[in-house]
Amino acid sequence: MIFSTSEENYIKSIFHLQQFAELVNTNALATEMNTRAASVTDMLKKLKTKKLVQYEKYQGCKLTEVGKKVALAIVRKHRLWELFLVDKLRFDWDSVHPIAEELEHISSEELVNKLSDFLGNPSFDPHGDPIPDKNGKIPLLNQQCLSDIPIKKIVTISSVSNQSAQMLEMLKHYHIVLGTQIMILKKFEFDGSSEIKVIKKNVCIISEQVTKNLFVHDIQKKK
Amino acid sequence: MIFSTSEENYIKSIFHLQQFAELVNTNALATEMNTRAASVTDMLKKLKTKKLVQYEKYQGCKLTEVGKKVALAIVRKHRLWELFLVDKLRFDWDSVHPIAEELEHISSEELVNKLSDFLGNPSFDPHGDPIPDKNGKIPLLNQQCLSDIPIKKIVTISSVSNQSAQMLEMLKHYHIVLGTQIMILKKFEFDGSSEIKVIKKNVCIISEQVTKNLFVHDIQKKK
DNA sequence: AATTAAATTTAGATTTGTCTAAATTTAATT
DNA sequence: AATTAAATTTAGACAAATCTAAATTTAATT
Repeated sequence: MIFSTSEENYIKSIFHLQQFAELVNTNALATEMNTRAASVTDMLKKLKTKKLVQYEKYQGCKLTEVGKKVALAIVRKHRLWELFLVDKLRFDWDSVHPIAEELEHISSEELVNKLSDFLGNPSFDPHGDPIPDKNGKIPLLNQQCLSDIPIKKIVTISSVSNQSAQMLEMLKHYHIVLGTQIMILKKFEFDGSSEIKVIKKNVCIISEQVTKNLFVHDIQKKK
Repeated sequence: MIFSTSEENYIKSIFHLQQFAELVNTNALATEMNTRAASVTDMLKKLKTKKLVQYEKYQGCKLTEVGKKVALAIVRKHRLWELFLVDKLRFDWDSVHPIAEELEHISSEELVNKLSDFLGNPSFDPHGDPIPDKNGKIPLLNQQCLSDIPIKKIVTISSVSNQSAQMLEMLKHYHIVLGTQIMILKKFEFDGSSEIKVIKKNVCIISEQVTKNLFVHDIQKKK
């Protein structure tokens, strides 16, 4: 079955929002997709007839099993393309998202699989996010939120949950990329901010908002 | 300026048909694009207001200078992606066209240029067609049509003008790919067909139609 | 030159995805 | 429980790209 770019974007957004709530409500989707609630309602009706979402008037929606498969296929494509752009074409990791948003809608399944082979069937993208395999299986990585890590412990950055351009730009400024090793020197009760040592490099102060969006794991990460 | 996929496809088709005639008429475009004459008329009006084509009612159309630049940019993308698919992802050269048709509409200019760098800024695609550079300049190759080549002369296949799936499949069957060296053993007056020796391999008979669509150059081709 | 045929355009309809504004339903608060 | 507020849906409109069928223009032929 083939889907329009628009349908795919809705599915992807619902998949994303389902991480935070069992049911995704119309307004949240409208905000996420930068559109109006009325448009969302229209699309949800359509996705329902295609059996991609469960949806009852006024009750919000969630993906069906089929919908989830479709979402995972799109996520897979997105992340593989991001990795390709960074590793092969030498893009900066903070600039590949919008291009991958286009590439992820190229339909050929053979293309995705050959791309994956070409990249060595990787498990994580340049932001540290896991890449679902052919069957939609997501590799696991035992990671913790930086805000839950005690001071003086060396950890490795493994993913960034808020991937806004602003956030990525800021991390870049502090020389914090995937795989970077850091240590919390001090936590300030006052505003939740933390003093961070970027191993072998600089020291910086980052806000609580940032620590909540950075995920880390113990020392060496294996891909 | 940004164009829709549909607009880009029209521009590309007009560019293609302009090789054969000064003015491209509506029906020819409709056939090429697999659509109806009425739809073509609608689009031509639109492309005219965008100054991409010159068009007068009932008189056919041709690309403006700007239109040509746009067309060359699309051709560049298409051919770079084809080369990527064949050289890097290991697709067969006769199966990449439909995928490149999708990839050519990805907009990022930076992407195209980095892709070109990654591929070593090549001048020819897997079908032997020249790849326009950043500025739309097309590399030349002094090639001749196979039907104009005398017998007993060894030449190298450099491009295929009719790239229908059927044609490509047939060439593949005879082990004729880009760079293949061949020699005409005999030409039959009766039907224009030719007996061909594929150097170091098989002998085969190909029709006049095929010889008219194969282009060759002397012995060794340099890329 | 008149007639016929072919090519092209117009007019009006359709589909997809979107929108605004009004109506309806659900949730929150007095 | 009644009222207000927030969320959601409906109704109707719009733009892009397409289509069919009818009208028009150009080209070809008698």
